[in-house]
Amino acid sequence: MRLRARGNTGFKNRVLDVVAEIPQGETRTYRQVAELAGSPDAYRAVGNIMKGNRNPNVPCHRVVKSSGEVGGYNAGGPRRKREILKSEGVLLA
DNA sequence: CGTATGACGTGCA
DNA sequence: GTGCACGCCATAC
Repeated sequence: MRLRARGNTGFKNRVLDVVAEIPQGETRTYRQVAELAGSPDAYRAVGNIMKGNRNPNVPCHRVVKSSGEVGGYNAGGPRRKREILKSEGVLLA
């Protein structure tokens, strides 16, 4: 895996895969996820995908903004996301 | 096929 | 430190 070069619509699938590989206790910025997914400038699409994504295998709550903010969350609101991160042992800004 | 939307990022006032 | 505006990519309708 990991072949699909840019241009393939597999971006979404890639983002989910990358996020699913994020170790517990660690956080990645939308920028990093987009870059690992193959499009360092598609952080916009990343957030959009996470929003529409509902996969429990994808710890989207581990994806935060580059500013250090947790960003947003769909299942419970940003407040819930922050709580989860704290529960994982993540030091929030 | 074209338009609208977005869980972002950066810059400037 | 805060607020507003623009730009970027991909998805969904």
